[in-house]
Amino acid sequence: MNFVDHIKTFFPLTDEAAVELLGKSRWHNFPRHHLLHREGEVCNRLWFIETGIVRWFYHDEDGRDITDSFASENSFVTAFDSFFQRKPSRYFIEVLEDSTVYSMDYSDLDESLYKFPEIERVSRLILLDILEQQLEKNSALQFRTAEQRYRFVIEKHPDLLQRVSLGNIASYLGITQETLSRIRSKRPK
Amino acid sequence: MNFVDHIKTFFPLTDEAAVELLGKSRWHNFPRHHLLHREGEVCNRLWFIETGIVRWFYHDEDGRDITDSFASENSFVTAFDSFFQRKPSRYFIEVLEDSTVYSMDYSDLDESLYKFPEIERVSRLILLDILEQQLEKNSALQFRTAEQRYRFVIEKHPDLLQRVSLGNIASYLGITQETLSRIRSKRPK
DNA sequence: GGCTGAATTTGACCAATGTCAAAACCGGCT
DNA sequence: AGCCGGTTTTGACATTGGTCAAATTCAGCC
Repeated sequence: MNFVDHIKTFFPLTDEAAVELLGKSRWHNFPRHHLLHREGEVCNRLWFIETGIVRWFYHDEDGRDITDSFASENSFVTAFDSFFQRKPSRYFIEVLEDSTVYSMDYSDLDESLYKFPEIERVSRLILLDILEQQLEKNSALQFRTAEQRYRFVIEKHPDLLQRVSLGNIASYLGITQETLSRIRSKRPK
Repeated sequence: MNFVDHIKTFFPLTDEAAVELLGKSRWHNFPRHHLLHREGEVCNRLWFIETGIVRWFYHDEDGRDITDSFASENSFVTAFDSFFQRKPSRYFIEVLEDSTVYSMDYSDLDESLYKFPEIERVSRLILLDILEQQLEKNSALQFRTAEQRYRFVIEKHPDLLQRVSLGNIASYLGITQETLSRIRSKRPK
């Protein structure tokens, strides 16, 4: 599904706006391990994942690679700490499977936001959705044991277990790979 | 400072939009401990804190009171999991000091969003700001020791230490009050 | 200026989880 | 089939931070 069709599933986009957006976007095919974005750079692209999965990660003070979150089919992806505010990002964005994505440049999107108030509105809705996921993740980690965190993944993001390495999932949950492994061996499956 | 003046510090609001927003807002004075919003209800108000400080909290499965975050002067406050999506919230919002706030009803804001694209744009900017705070908090907690978490507060939100009980801060950081107390006694101040 | 309840600190103990190192497993490639 | 690198598991051990209970401090109030 392309991103305009996806938007239409939750917002009645006019044809003019749809044409505007499609005209300014491009389609890409990226291999596993490709980096969509690097730490320290201002992110100039907004992506939409048609097929595949990506992760945001950053390097903490001790140089550890820490996964912040994942996104897959029908998600908008960018460095949210960078793209809109035009400042360097702390995040990397990595493609974890061979993926097909649409992209749009910041300047093109910015233009469209001015031309079409409805696009502004769609952006707000998308941001809200992302904010809510962050809130949910926050409460899944805060004050939770390793096992409770793991159950969060099983319940809310079971597909991750099939598609992403356990090392990445452990880091996403803020626990070590070893701890995750031990939890999994206790309650099989 | 009222919220229109605050918006003008980062966005050139037209006079028409300013009049629209002010006309639809009300001013309140709330005492310490007052609840702006309760879990389970659909949140119908957006607030703006002129003076004072509030906290979001929720009850987890074990009934513990867990602080998600704080907001003080010049912040927009609402149940972000509820207000825009019109569904019941998991959060309470509590006033922690006698506070003065502006409020606006959902239906009024919604109307204004349709009438003034620039208000839509301002909303997006505000949401971005909130999203970024959440991202920052996430990485301050994920994989961090209790002491590193405490330093996050000292560095990024030092005013909290003066204004909020240590119990609330500990819960915000995902550690127990006892642990926080021990950390503070080690490195005095 | 002591009384009361809330907030904070302290102590003893212990369970959960991290660390480091070594093994086992797995998938792709030759 | 056998090898290689990367991933996952397992083991032994150290440490952090949680729990529960009691002591202390503090603030507001009569």
